[in-house]
Amino acid sequence: MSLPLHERIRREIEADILAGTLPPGARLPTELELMARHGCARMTVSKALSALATAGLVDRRKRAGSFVARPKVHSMVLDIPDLAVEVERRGQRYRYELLHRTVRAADPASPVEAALAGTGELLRIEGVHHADDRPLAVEDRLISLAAVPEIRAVDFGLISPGAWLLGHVPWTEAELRVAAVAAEGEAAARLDRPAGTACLAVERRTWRGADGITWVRQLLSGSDFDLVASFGPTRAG
Amino acid sequence: MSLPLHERIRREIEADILAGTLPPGARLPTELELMARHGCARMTVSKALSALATAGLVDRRKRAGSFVARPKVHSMVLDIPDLAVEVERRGQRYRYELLHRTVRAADPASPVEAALAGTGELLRIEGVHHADDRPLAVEDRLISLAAVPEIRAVDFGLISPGAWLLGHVPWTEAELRVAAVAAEGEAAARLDRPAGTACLAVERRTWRGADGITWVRQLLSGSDFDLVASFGPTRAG
DNA sequence: CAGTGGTCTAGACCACTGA
DNA sequence: CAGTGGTCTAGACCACTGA
Repeated sequence: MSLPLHERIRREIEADILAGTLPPGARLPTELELMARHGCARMTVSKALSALATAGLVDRRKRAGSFVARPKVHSMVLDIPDLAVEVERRGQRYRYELLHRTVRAADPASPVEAALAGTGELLRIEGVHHADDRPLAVEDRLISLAAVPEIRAVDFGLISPGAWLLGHVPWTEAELRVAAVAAEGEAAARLDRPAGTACLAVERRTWRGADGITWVRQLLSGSDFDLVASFGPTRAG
Repeated sequence: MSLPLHERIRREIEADILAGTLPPGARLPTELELMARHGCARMTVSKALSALATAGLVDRRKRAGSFVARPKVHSMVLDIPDLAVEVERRGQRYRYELLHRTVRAADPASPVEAALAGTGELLRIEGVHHADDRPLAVEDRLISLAAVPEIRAVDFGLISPGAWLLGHVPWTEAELRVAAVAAEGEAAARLDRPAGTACLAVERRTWRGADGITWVRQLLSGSDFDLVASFGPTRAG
């Protein structure tokens, strides 16, 4: 244990948040309680909590206390639109059409599935995003049921899997892969576009700590869509 | 002045870095000097410097001092490949072909140009990126000469504008826009692809503080390319 | 080996805000 | 109005490392 004390305290709390022991909205111990627990000065616990606040994992409010932040850890860094929000911002009506929904074990021969869920169970969801009943994107998604067990009960006739996950599961790491492809066959038909139409293929993986949450591949119809990302240094304070 | 003292100190140093008064590699005042200058305790200046280090603007080394970081502010957040690096990683030979190079005043009627350079001068550079003499991407770039005057003297037969900027100019904010388009006409011909080929159109703007540095639009040939971005929370310490 | 940053203490006063 | 976090002080000891 050559790690500084403030860093050990920070990691202990972070681990509880990522494990879900401290769920979004939960109140953390006060600085006074953490001082007593670790037998240290207030500046030391303050440094640990401030680092968590800077990283976006914790909200600190005077008189009220420190709380686990609601899932929006990523919002300062990445602004890939939730399709529903984006469609409604254009004044169109959004609808998610569920095509298939299956639960099965992860295939150990598939690198994607093994990395996501090991040998655990997967929820696979296929669907189409519509704007004013015009198809905008086809989506193929895998979700690790070990990481998100409560998703079994969700009705995806009412909300898309992406929107549900965004509101319920905090993520800490993500990888995004974007390419241009020509829509072919079934995908082109589902998008109601001629074969050969230039589409954006977006592949995204999301983790909470070391645990995979979801893998998703979307094919976005033609040049209907821009993906926009903004980047800047993290501001302290 | 209701800002905390540590935050005022942080901003003062950040402003000097962004203005270029403190160029990359320059040594900052020591904590002792900053204490004397601001008449405060060491913890206060330490907080300001630590925040700058966490944001990636400053490197701190024991015994040596604190230094303005070399331009790599963004590397933790965004990994959009420098095309030259990416091509060489595949074991191919990279070449940048300069097509046009002109200097002119920014057009106030163009929102892009006005936002980049106000009424100042622009360097416009058009070129093609090649891998093993096969065209990979066409690029159209604008650079604000007020922000980067030393670029007038650079020979882009030897290095691409993007690689030069990456090595010489630190940026703090960036916006990236990605869409799928079908290559047509001149662009398709320069990429040596049939019209209608699905391509990635990448548009990117970069700032240093409030000053625009560059705007660039690249058309990446077919599915030769993935763009990959990784995201995670900033770690303190 | 001396100067620098890294960490930590044991206090203090204050600003804010929800019970 | 009392509890919480925000800031700041004036020290201390230590680890590291380049002159």
